[in-house]
Amino acid sequence: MNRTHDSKGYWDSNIKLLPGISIDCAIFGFNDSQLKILLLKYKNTDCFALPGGFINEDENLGEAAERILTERTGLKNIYLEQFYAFGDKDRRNDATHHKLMAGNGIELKPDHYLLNRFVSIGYYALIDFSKATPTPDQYADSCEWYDLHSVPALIFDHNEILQKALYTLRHSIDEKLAGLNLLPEKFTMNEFQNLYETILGEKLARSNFQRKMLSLNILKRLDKKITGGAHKAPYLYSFDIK
Amino acid sequence: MNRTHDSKGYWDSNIKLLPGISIDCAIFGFNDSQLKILLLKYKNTDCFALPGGFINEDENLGEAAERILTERTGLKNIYLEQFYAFGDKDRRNDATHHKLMAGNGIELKPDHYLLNRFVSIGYYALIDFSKATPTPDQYADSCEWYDLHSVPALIFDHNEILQKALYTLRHSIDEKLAGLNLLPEKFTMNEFQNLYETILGEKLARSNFQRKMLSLNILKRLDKKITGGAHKAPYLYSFDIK
DNA sequence: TAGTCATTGTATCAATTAGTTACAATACAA
DNA sequence: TTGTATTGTAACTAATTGATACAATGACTA
Repeated sequence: MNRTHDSKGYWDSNIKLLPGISIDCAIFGFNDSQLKILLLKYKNTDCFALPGGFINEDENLGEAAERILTERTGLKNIYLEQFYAFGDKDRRNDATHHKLMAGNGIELKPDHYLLNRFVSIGYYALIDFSKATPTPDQYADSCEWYDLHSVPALIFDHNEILQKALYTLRHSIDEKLAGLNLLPEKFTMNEFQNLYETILGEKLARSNFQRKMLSLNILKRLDKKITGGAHKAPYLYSFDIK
Repeated sequence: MNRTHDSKGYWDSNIKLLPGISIDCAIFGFNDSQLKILLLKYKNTDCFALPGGFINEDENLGEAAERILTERTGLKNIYLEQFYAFGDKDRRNDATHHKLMAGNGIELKPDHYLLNRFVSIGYYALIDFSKATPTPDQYADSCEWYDLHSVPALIFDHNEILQKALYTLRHSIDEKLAGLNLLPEKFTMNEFQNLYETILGEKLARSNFQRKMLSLNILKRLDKKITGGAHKAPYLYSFDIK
């Protein structure tokens, strides 16, 4: 299947899209004590946005979210979780749409599909940004990770969507068992703690973190780390979940 | 504003509805150790459903939810909370729609608005069912409370929507401070505990519940209850929240 | 090669929270 | 007046969390 739409005639093609419903994805990336968010920058504009798109007539919402993420960023097999529907009547505006498409050489007619009111369903995910290299689609000239502490102004209500996604991520970190796919096969307790601290945006007491995690019986302790950084070599752990 | 739509010509009128998006409300009712759910029964059918409806072009999602609840059940000023968007492509079916409308003497043409695919945004609320008397709209011949333990089969995916709403309600009981509008002005600790037990569907230890609630500093203790049930008269409490 | 020192694993103690049991006070029923 | 079920609270225990201490480690340096 094509990663991007075949031509600029896409919007007028006979692929049927659900009217008035869109999906926006907040993809968080973790690595090395950094938490980032994946943003598209639309071609020939200064407009940043969460990767989003529209739903085909013959796919479920969740399927659409996966496809949209792949089409717009190249990322595949990412587990997405729905978190909220954004439906304020003035959450989008025509001027921005014209700007976005003009940058791509497309002029929108007044009755264009895009210019209708849309309710957007938000999905989020958390992945290792060092293992995933996103690539922009035909509408964007970049698709890159941005530090959460320096997120640029986003189009429409995307900053609000991002904040709600971040809130949901932080409050579901335990039950979602962050780390399963974010840490290397074998990792140290320190790396594990870094992950938590980075997501939560706060320091945790080392001793208590270790005790807590070991008490959950989700970790298998391996042999000592041989390769030396400075100082005492820590144990390596891997996940051990029934 | 009219509580119900003016005529059967509504669907063809010039009131503009958002295409493909609906709202369904799971209204939980509490009183006297009972937890119920509000259901509509469509006229001249055996079809039960959560009260739901469609969104006007000029209203926000949340506003639409409020209006829809009022139009379909007569209930006003209910605080609604969004909880999930249901978007499986086959979640509805044409046969049921024809049955629902036939019961109201309406024949749906094949291209009717209702027969399109819809994504439904779920909202829930929890109120005192003894203080709220719902009334059916023109499409329903009853709008009544059903015990959660004996919910009939509902149309489409409404049973699934109800289950997800119940799950959300139970997991947000503490932060939502259940009881604010569910208990009388003055209430006993026992009544308060009953509320919790009924919502959670499990027994709680009396002593611990009392200690926990008093430690939250949200209750003001009043004088003794004079009117006697049997045995020791309990204190009365009221909420005291800054 | 011995000493330094930051990091790691774990123990300890205090503080908080939760679960269990007990009991005196109450107020109606008989 | 006595019996009894309920209520408010205390007492005790167990479990969880927070804070601090310390010995073990192992690369580094001097």
